[in-house]
Amino acid sequence: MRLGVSPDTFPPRGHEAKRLSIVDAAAGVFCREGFAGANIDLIAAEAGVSRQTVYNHHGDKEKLFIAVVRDLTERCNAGIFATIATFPDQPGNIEADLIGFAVRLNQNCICNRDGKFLRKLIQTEGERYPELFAEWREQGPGRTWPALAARFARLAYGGYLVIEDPDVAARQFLGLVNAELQTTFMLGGTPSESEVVQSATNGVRTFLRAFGKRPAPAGVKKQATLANA
Amino acid sequence: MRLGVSPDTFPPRGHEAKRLSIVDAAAGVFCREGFAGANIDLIAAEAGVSRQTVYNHHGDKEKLFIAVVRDLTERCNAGIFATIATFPDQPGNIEADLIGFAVRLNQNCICNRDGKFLRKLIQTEGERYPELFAEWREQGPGRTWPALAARFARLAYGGYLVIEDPDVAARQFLGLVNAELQTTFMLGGTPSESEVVQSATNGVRTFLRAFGKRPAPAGVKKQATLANA
DNA sequence: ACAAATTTAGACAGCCTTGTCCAAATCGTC
DNA sequence: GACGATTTGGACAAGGCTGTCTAAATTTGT
Repeated sequence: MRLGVSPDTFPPRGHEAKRLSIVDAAAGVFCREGFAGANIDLIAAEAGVSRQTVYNHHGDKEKLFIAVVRDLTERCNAGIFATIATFPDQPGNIEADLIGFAVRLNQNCICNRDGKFLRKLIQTEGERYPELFAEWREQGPGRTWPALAARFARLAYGGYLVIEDPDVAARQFLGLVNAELQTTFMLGGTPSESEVVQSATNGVRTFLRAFGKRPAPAGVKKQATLANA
Repeated sequence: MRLGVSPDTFPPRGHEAKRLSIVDAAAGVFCREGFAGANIDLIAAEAGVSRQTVYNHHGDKEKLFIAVVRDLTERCNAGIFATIATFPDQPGNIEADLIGFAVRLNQNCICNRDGKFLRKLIQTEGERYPELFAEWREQGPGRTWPALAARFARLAYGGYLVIEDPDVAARQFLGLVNAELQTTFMLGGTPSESEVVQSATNGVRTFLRAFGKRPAPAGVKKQATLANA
């Protein structure tokens, strides 16, 4: 829709550019101050436009807020699907490949600007706009989680993992690779890259202890290969 | 301090009662509306007192907010420690016992009113009061996570689990048993009891696949006992 | 029942915010 | 260079909120 083809009856190119910069600035201010605390003058200033222009483009504060959430949802979803497309379907080294995937997911979708903002807006104002966030839920987790589960199912079918319920496994994968980042997320912080890698590494190792095929067929002491840390 | 002994020079009994009802009402309003959107008149109305009484007790809006967060932190911490005290140190049936513990933790500390409110306030306003929430971090996760890790270490020492790093295991335990509740939490909802049990059951099963001692000493097909769901 | 402390209701000033209006300035295009 | 659309800045009304003040009503302890 946004990336559609040449709407030739388009107003000046700067028009759309301003719309974008307003939505961007608004996202930041809504996140920092909350809906009630967000100040249109401040949004206009941060967007580098006049207050009147904000009203020209978006009508009122509530419509602007809705535009912000829709924009973020759209961008985040695109990012998540692009990242899921890099899922290792035929891993050479399943541990390393899953860790790489988890790190990409975190860095490109969860810890980046859009991801942080969308998450915070959902947490903060989710109850105020039930239908808007129901829409997010359908378009977001409702579509991305099954997509991820399908990838894990394929990995199981290929003999790389032993999984009964791919949906549960997918959710637990996310829970595990983010287990060490919860406190940072809570406070709105951005984990350092090494924290992300650390959490992903620990998470994937545990995930594979639960769902991975045992490397040694039989006889060998089972935990010995892992427990020598 | 609050639970100290007999402050005999205490004003009327209703004084402290009113203070409590104000803080309680304020917690609800701050959560629903955010700090900026919270209305002192509304808080007073919900607390069943006059606006002036709110100011008499707490000075101004910011002090009231701080009192709310401190109160919630204190109560939640108490609840978490009380629940950790029920950790199964010598489990008869480790799966059932850990599931029970996870359910208690969720119901008594995370899904209850105080837990929901504290979580939302931290997410919403954490960046606005760095020192206040740093305090929460020290008193909360900083104390409860190690306490939980110590219990898991004891379980490993007792031969019930195989764990290298108890801190990591504790965080992953929490991540796993809450894996299926994330979306609900995001939107501020309260999961039903069956959802909590379901998530805890799946989480504990996976946790034990990763860290549990294999039930059959040797020879038997390893996943067979678990994979027949 | 009395005295002290607390609570209440209402009014009030000061401030901030939203959303509108308008004339002048600017921009993009032909 | 000229024209039309867009943007700008400033003024403006209407409304909401915080925090203070006061005198009257109520509660509490003795």
